[in-house]
Formats: sequence, C-alpha cells, structure tokens
Amino acid sequence: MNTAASSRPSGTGVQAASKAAGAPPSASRAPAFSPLYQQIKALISQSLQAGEWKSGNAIPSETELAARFQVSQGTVRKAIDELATENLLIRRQGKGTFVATHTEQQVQYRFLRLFPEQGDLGSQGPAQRQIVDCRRARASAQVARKLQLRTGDAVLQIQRVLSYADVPTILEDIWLPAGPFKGLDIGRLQAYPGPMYALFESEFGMRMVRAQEEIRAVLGDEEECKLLQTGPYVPLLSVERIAFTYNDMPMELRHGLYRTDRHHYRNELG
Amino acid sequence: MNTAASSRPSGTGVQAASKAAGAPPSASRAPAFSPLYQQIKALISQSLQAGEWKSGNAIPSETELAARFQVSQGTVRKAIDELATENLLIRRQGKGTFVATHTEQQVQYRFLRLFPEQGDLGSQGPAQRQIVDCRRARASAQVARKLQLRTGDAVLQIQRVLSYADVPTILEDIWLPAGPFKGLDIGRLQAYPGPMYALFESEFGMRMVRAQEEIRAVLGDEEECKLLQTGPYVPLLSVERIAFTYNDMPMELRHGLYRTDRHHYRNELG
DNA sequence: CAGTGGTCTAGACCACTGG
DNA sequence: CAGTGGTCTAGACCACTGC
Repeated sequence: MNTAASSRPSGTGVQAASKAAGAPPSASRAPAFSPLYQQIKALISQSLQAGEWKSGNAIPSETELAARFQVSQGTVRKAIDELATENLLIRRQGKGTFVATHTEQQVQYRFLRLFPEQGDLGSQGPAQRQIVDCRRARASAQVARKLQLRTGDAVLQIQRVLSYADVPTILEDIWLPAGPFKGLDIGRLQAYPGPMYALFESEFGMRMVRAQEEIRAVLGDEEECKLLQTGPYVPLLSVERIAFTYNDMPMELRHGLYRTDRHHYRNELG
Repeated sequence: MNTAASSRPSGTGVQAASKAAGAPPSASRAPAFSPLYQQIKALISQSLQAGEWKSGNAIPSETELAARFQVSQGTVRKAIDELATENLLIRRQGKGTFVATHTEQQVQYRFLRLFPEQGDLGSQGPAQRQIVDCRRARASAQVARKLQLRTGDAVLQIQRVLSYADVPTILEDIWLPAGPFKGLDIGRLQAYPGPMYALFESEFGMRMVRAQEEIRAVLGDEEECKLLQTGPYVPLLSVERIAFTYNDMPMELRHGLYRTDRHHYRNELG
C-alpha cells in the first residue's frame, strides 16, 4: 500500500488500504506503489467480472462511482479511461459508459483480421457459418497446456467452416474447457445467428477480452483442402489463437486455416 | 475554432485561434470542435516533424511547454500522453520526455513480429543482415500507388536476406522513394550495423512511425527458395508492409517472405 | 537537493444526448 | 432541460532521477 491519498486536505478520505483489493497490509518488502486510480480500476474490473453490470448496459456515472469509492471524479475518470482503452468499457458522450459487448458491429473485426482482397468489408456480405462438428473430448497435453488445464480434462471441440460469397475460406478447430460451457452443443451453435463470441457472452457469461495469435504458412492436408474445396498443395495461413477472458485467463484455443487467394490478414503496427 | 479556452478566469489567455494550426477563421460551416490539447498536440507534432528536437533527446519539460503555449500543465500533459501512446514520444519519470528512436532495443520488435518457435528472443541472438542488391529503378504502377508517387518516379530497390543462427529466414524486397533517401547505396547499407529504420532515422532524418501489413500464404518461386535455401514448394508467409512517417505519409514499401518452420508471426489482438 | 514526470483534488464550463 | 462524458485550470503533493 501507499500514501497516495494522504494528501487529501480533510479526513473525509477513505483509508487507502480499504480500497486496495488484496493489497498487503504493509507487507514485508516491496509494497510496489500502486496509484489510487489503479485500485479503482481493479475494483471496477472486479465488478465487471462479477457481472454486477450486464453486457451492453451502462455502468454508474463517473459522479456516482466517485461517491461510492470516495475519490474525486478525475480519479474515477482515469480508471475508466484505461478500461476503455483496453476495450472493456465503451464511453459515449452524453449517454454514459457501457460494458463492452461482442454483439456490436464494430467489434466484429477486432478478432477476425481477414479482409477481402479488394473492395471494402461490406462488399462481400457477412460470413456464412457452417458447424461441421461439436463433440466432447479429452484435452491433449498441448491443448491442456495452452488452456491451463490438466491433460485429459474434458473439453469441447468444435469444427466449423466460414464462407464468403459461398466460397469456403476459413476452417476452424476450436477447443473450449467443458466446465464453463456446459450445455453447449451443435444444436445451440447452429441456432445462434451471430458471432460465436457473442454467443459465449450472452449464453455463458464468458467475455473474451483479448487474444494472441501465432501465424504460420502451411500446406493443407487432404481433409483440410477438401473442406475448403481447394486443390491439394494450396498454401494456407495457419492461425493459432488463444483468447483470454478477465484476469488473463485463457478460455479458448482456436486453430484456423485461412485461404488467402481472395483475402488477406491485415495488421496494424503502431 | 471554438471557445474551449474561454472559461479561463482572467484575460491572460492566448487567443484560441492563435494556437490552432491552420484553423479556419470561422469557416463557412462545420468548425469541427477541436479541444485545446489536440491543438497543442498538433503543435508538438509539428516541432517533431520539423526536427526541432533530435531523435533520442529530451523535449522541453511540461512546465516549459505549458508556458510556451500559454496553457496549463495538465493540457500539455494530455497532449504528450497521446503522443506517447502513439510512440512518438517516450516518457521517463524523473528524467523527462524524449523523442522516440528506432535505436532503442525495445523498439526492435515493434515492426518485426517474427519470433523463434521456442525459447525467448535472446536465445538465437540478433539477425544477420545480408544485402543482396540495391539499385535505382522506376516505380511500377503498383509501387507508385502504394508510395503515393507517380508511375516511373525514381525509387531505390533493395533486396536483403535476414538469417538467424545462420539459417536464412527472411527475404525482403524494399522500395523507397529516391528523393528523401538520396545518397543511399549498398555500401552504406552494408556499413551500417543496426536496424534499417535506425539508419533511415540517423542518416536521413526519416522516422517510421507506424505501418500496415497484409499477410498471405504463398509458395516461394525458384529464385526465392534458392535465396532462402529451402526446397521447392515450401509455403512461406508473404508480408507486404507500408511504413508511414509523420502525417501518414507512406515512405517505404516492403515485401517480405518469411520461413515459418522455425519461427512464427505473433500478433496481439487487444 | 532541485528538476522531472505522476497522482489527486476541486471546481468551472463545454459538448452531446434524450426526454 | 437535466444528466452524461469531455475539457481546462490551479495548486498540492508524491515518486523517481541524478547531481
């Protein structure tokens, strides 16, 4: 803990320690100064994770939160600013601050970076989703490691094909821990009209917050090429994604094979 | 222009218009409200572009800048914050705010996202750079379009191979507008020990600020496979990059072919 | 120790949204 | 019109760096 709040003129201040979620009460060493706004950020983050505010709904106003946490509006503001930068919250001037959701149109392309070779995103229409398979399985050592499970733990394995303008373009294998997604089956997957992450969010309360991808160039094998309706020896983009929910917890492993004859993977280097 | 600064208690304020670089003097329509800190940001940006402060050097302190621009420190602060987020400036507590430079170790991997398959970055040592070719040429229609030149304009064309642990891994073709890089030749390229962007920066005052990449899976042709010392029909990552300097001006076109048998392209989706 | 960026506050006013 | 986020100010104090 620290004394960041000790400069407050009056005694109205809350004990700083009471705000620090899990802060060591003068621990043995290296208290690691953490500013007030970071503590507020952590508290808001916890409320988000606990589901205190629903996806797409507004959170309390800055003024309200400032009163609740007994800090100034500016401090709440800085906390919210960072959460908005991390795409956990969305600010809308004049309306309020909202819990980010995968249902919004704008968020669609935050995780899928495949763009048509020419023309804009709208020119080809939305993807057609076809679920090939959805079964329960046991996690291999590799899958378990990446999802932070134990080898042999129950997982759901989904295979699907995404097509654009009736051209099969993406073949995906998806692994999910069985526990958090209990009740998910091929029927529900086929019934849901929107993006898969929107389904995870609305039906399982599981919000994917960030992801990491490793990309390689590969040759599709026979079965893969068949599903993508290409000839043999076609070079494909292999995209392995680990998606994380709150607290940097890995919640999905996804292996995609992308045809890049009519599309490309786009990346911005800032 | 707007009246964002009109709430200042005394007349000490500068005329807001005098800060707005090129702001329309009550233009016909849509004055497009621009906050003070954005105007300050633009001014600092211009100073950066004009080379008022050298790469790696400190810019004036927040207090100084606040005095110069006749605004509060907090306003300067917000401007600098955004420039730091965009990697144009680097803040160092207790020391000052510095002009970002490609010479720093940390910045190396901001544009090169190829990572060794296992082990950390240090385990393989730095890349060995081998310049294959550097010649003057005329811009093709495609190259001209991407560099915002005219077809036939003079360009420099560079080809090089990057190797890790003596394994050729990246084959790159680079196009530069001849004007800004006058005097660049194969000798200077070979003589320079650091990253190419550091050379551009220190010897031509040209700082690459952001870039955009399009990635595809391809099969290398005979010549390409020969330079990369692979067999034929090896799938390779095709990475086409446009790098921009200040003002979103495209300054480099780069086509890379990456072997991904020992490395992968890593991407964070935030 | 002085100088830098970093945090926090309190209060004012502006821009935007919707009833 | 009230309520929201967005901007701006002024001043205090904290944390870090280097002389």
